[in-house]
Amino acid sequence: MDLKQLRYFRTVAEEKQVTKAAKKLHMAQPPLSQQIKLMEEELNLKLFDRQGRKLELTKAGEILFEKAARLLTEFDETLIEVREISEGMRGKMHIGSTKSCFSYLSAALNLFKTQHPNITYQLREGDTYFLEECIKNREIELAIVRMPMHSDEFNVLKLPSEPYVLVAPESWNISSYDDAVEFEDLRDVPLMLLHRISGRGQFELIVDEFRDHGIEPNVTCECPDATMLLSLVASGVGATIVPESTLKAFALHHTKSYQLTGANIKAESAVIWQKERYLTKASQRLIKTLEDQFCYV
Amino acid sequence: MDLKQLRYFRTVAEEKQVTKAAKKLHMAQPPLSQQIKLMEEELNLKLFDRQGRKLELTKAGEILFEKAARLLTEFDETLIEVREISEGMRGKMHIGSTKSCFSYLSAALNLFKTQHPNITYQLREGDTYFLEECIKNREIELAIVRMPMHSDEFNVLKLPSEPYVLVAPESWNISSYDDAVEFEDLRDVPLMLLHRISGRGQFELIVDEFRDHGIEPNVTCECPDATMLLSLVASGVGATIVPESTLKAFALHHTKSYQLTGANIKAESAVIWQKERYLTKASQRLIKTLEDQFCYV
DNA sequence: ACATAACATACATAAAAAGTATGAAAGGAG
DNA sequence: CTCCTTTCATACTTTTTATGTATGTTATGT
Repeated sequence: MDLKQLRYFRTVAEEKQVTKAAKKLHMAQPPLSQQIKLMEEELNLKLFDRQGRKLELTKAGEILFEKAARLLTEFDETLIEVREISEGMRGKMHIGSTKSCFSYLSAALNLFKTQHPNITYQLREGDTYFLEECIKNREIELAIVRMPMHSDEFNVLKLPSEPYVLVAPESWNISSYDDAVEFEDLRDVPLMLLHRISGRGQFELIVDEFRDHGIEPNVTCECPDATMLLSLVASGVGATIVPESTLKAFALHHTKSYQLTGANIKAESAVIWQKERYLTKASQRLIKTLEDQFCYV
Repeated sequence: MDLKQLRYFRTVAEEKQVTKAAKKLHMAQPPLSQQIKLMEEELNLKLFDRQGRKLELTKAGEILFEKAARLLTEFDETLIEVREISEGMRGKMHIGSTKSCFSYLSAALNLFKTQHPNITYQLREGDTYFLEECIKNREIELAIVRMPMHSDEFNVLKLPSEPYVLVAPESWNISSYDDAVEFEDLRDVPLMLLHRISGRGQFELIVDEFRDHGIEPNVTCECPDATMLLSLVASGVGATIVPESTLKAFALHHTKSYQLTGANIKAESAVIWQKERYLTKASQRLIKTLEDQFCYV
C-alpha cells in the first residue's frame, strides 16, 4: 500500500462517500472505488461496511483512519523539514574557528541568527591544521582559520588582514609612548606566542619579523590557544603578540595593548571549505554573510 | 513521493551504492537511479552528494534517512495492527449485559481472555430494552439479555433456559422444606422483583405465574438491577425471585435460596447482535465461545 | 594506460492508475 | 407502489508510470 492510497482512504472515510471523496480528490469515482478495493484485498480485510449505498468504517478501518492522519501529517512534515534544511532555513551547522579568529565568527553569527532563527550551531575550535583535518573528515563544513594553510584542497575566502598588537600586563612600563612599542623595546620582554600544535604558522612569521629587526625574541611560552595566552598576560607572566581582532574578542582586565611600530607583518585569516563538495545552503549563506560583513568595507 | 520511493531511498542510503541497493531490492540498477532522481526533482534538492562514483548523503538526505526509518516502521506496524484487529486478535470489544445474565458473560470472558490476550473490553449494563438501543446506536456490538425482547432486527443465539429461584433473608422461616418453597408459602411474603425501566419483561411473567397459582403476589419493590435486589434481601427487606445463574454470580451472605416447586416458568436469555451488519472477528469468536460453553452441554 | 566498477542515459516494454461507459441497487418523491 | 435520482460497482480503454535492457561515461585501482 502506498501513501496515495492512504490519502484516498482518508478522504473516503472523512466523506463517508466515494463520490464526494472523488470530487474532493479531483478524480473520477471508479478508480477511487477500485483503489479502496485494492487496499482491502492487499490487507485481506474489509475497511468499510457496505450498508446499501452507505459506507461505514469497520473496526479495522477506524484504526487505520486514526493512524492514517498521524502517518500522513508526519510524512508531510518530514518533507517540509527536509526542504527547509536544504534551503538553509533549518538544521545544525558545523563550523570551526581558531580562537584568534573567533571575533569574525561571533560577529557573523550575530547577524546570521536574525535571518535564520531556526539554524543551530555546532562549533569546533583548534589550530589551522586541526581544523583543516576536521573539514577533510567531514566533521565540520567550513572554518575560519589563520593563514598560512597547509593544504590547497580548500576554497579560500580571504578576510582583510589586520595588524598584530602587543599585549602586556597593565603594570608593566615597556614603552615611552602610551599606545605603541618599537621592536627595540621588546628586546628583553618575556614573550608568549601562539604556536600551532603541528605545522608552520604565525609563530614563525613573528619570530622572523623580530630577526629582521635584528632582535632575537625572548620566547618564554608557546601555546596554541589565544585566550590562555591573554590570561597569562593578565596574571603578569609575560607579554604576547596577537592579531588585533583576537584582542578585541577576548580583551581582559589588567592588560594593556600597544601597536607595533615598524612592523611589516600582518595577520591573515580566511574562511575555508572543501573544494568539489556539496555545501549546504546554510553554509553558503554564512560565507556570504562573512564576505559582506568583512570584505566590502 | 510514495512509500516505495522512500524504501528505495533508505536502501540506497544504507548501501551507499545504487548497484548494491538494486540487488538487495531485486531490481535493475537504472530504475533505482531514476527513482532517486525523481525524488530529488520532486523535492527540488539533492539527497546525495555525488563524489565520483561514491554517494554520500547531504544534510537534507541525512534527515530524510533518519525520518524514513521511523515513518516506514510506523507504517508497517500500523498495517500489522489493522490486520490483527481485523483478525480479532487485538482491539477493544464493546459488549453489553443485563446484570441478571452477567454470569454467562463473566464465564465466557474468562475463557476468551486466555485465547485473546490482546483484546480489551468495554462493558455496558442495563435492561434488555436499553441494550437493544445501544446496539442500534452502535455503542455496543453485542449483548447478553433476558428474554423477551422488543425488536426483531437482531440475530439471536438463545442460551439454555434456567429455573427461577427464590432468595430470602437467611433468618426467615418461610418453608417447611429446607431448600424449596411452594407458591402457597409465598402468599404473604413481601416480594421485590426485577422490573425493566420500559417494556414488558420477566416481571410480568412472574406475576402471571403467581396468578396462575391463584395467588396475588405481594410486590413491595420493583427494581431494574438484580444486585440491588439481592442486597435488599441480605438486609432483610424482603425476598426476591431471580434466575438461578444470577444468584450464582452475585450470591450474598445472609441470604438463602429455595427452588420454586411447581413453577412453570423458566428464565430465558440470549446473545443478540444486529442483523445485516459487519461483525468484528473478535465478536464472532466471542459468540462462538458462548455457544460452545453453554449451548452444547 | 587499461581494466573494472559504478552511475547515468536512451529507449522499449510491462504494469498500474485513471478515465469512460454502463449496470445494479438503494433511497426518496410523487 | 412506481419512477427517478443517487451511489457504488464492473468492464473496458487510454494514459501514465515504473521497470527492464542496452549502452555510454566517468572515476578508481592495478
